Amino acid sequence: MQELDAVLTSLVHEVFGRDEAPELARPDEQFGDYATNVALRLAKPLGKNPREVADELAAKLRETLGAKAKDVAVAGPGFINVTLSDAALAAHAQQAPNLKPQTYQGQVVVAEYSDPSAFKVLHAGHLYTSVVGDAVANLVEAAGGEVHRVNFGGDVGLHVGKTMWAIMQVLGGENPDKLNDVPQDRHADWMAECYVKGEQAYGDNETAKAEIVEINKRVYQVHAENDHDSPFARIYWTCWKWSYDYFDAFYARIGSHFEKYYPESVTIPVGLKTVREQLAKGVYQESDGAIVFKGEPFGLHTRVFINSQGLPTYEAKDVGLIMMKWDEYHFDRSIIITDNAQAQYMEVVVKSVEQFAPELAQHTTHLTHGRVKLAGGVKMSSRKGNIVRAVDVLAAANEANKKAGHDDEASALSAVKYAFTKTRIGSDIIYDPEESVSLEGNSGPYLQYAHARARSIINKAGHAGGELGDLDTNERSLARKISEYPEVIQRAVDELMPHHVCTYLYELAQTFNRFYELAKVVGNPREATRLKLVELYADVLKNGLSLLGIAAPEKL
RNA sequence: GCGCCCGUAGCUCAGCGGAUUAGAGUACUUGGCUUCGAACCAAGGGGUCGCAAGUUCGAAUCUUGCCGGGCGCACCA
Repeated sequence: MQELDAVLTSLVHEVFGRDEAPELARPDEQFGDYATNVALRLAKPLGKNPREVADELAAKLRETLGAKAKDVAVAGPGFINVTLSDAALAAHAQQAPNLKPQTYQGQVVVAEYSDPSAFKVLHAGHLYTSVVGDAVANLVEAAGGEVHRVNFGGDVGLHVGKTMWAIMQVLGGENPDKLNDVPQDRHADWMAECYVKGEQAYGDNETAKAEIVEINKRVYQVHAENDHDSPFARIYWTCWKWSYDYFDAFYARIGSHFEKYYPESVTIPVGLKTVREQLAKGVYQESDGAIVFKGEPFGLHTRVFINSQGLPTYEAKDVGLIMMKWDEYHFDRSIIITDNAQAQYMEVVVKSVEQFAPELAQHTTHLTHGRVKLAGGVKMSSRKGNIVRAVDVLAAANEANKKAGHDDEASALSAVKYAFTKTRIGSDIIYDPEESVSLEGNSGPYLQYAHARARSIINKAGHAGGELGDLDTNERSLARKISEYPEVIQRAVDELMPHHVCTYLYELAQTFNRFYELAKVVGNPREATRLKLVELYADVLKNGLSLLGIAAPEKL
């Protein structure tokens, strides 16, 4: 709570002459609404007994807060527990659903995530990173940021060479017209199968490998020469289009919206130019015919940015991307979300950029997450490349949902989104389809149900709730929990960690259920107050879920 | 070998700029619907917070060292 925070800060300054930022915590309900341990922190530098410090501060706090506090108590080794008056708590709760952090107010933020490779299949990780990325972007947006959601991806590179090689095997050479034989609804799968063939050939067959390397170079040439007419280029661009159509369809399906794609082919010229310029200035260096950045002086490792054939690696493409994002948005913050396998790689890239454009590097945040594993394992098909595809995860969710008697993709998708966002970003997650669609326990569908149930009470009442005033014990518990919402969002924004929202929403629902269990709303002598609480509760649920990209229908 | 991340209840996870009694979900046991949507609620069992030291009045949380797992370390993305 901002007000309490400010009061405490100034009291600490006034009474003890120290500029200590007091931390306000939400303690166990029995201890009060807020707790702070400043006294314990202050005791040592002041050379005083923590209880004494706490007593002194508590007395001042009591005096300052006046009627706003019902109780200011010192407990344990020197905690100060504050219990707000009902009126103060009520006021706080009433503005909770719409109170938003201002952290990114007036700032331009570029959020880059998902990053699929053209000519390849979307796997489970793309689904995960898209869901998490959306949630992070939503948080920043809620905190006032002007968010631009962008998507990077490899439409050139060895993987394209592999797919193109296999495509031409299947077409019997450079026969773009034969692509017409591939049915529209098979485009994506057909290319995925080609990639697997190319990948296998690259590993097993020296001749094929040499051909793929050659094809890879030709793809770069197609871009360099802006070739759209040669048979080879026509195959490439047709399949390129198929890939991006496939991505668009997928994002539409999961409700992700990107402002733009940055295919690597467009970042390459900028990347090459930048790296070469900075090679001249000594940021990058030549080594064995390649152009590298030596990370060792910074405690990092060396990476190749332009290989000895003169082709840009992922590193140079990423440098180009960073420069382009800066040119186009002049961002205050650039957030890049990827698998954590890229953590150290990205450190090197950003460190290299920091050498010639420190402000870009300083305004870049790399958020990394783990991998998705399916609970109980999945049957993998080598024909499909030994990976769990994004559609496989959605299919598993849909299947589990059907088994539970709910046959609609929207609810299955909500289940997946919640399951993906409810754990802290960083570690691998284990996705259990059945648990995710379950209406019991900490799941997306459960919260949707909780919301619908609250709306149903509101509908039954047929009128709006009144203003909150005095509160009985259960009402107070619910109001207290509702009042936490802005603090939770603030924390989620500060840490860029959407799981805090999930944890909170579930706790809130539990608090509500206790409230709901103990006394009726409609027809209760305290109906006006209770109904208002139901409204606030439903609004918080709806707003919180929307941050996670999950809809809150009125009815299920 | 070096570097990064991770190890909390049977399982899945919160808690981690130290602090009031380590929490949820799930699974298991029990009780509660003629009552606003019981998809819920109440109660119970279940934890050497990987191990060991250190810092501290106080450590799941900070430091160091082990052990275990994941990932990364030059021309892939």
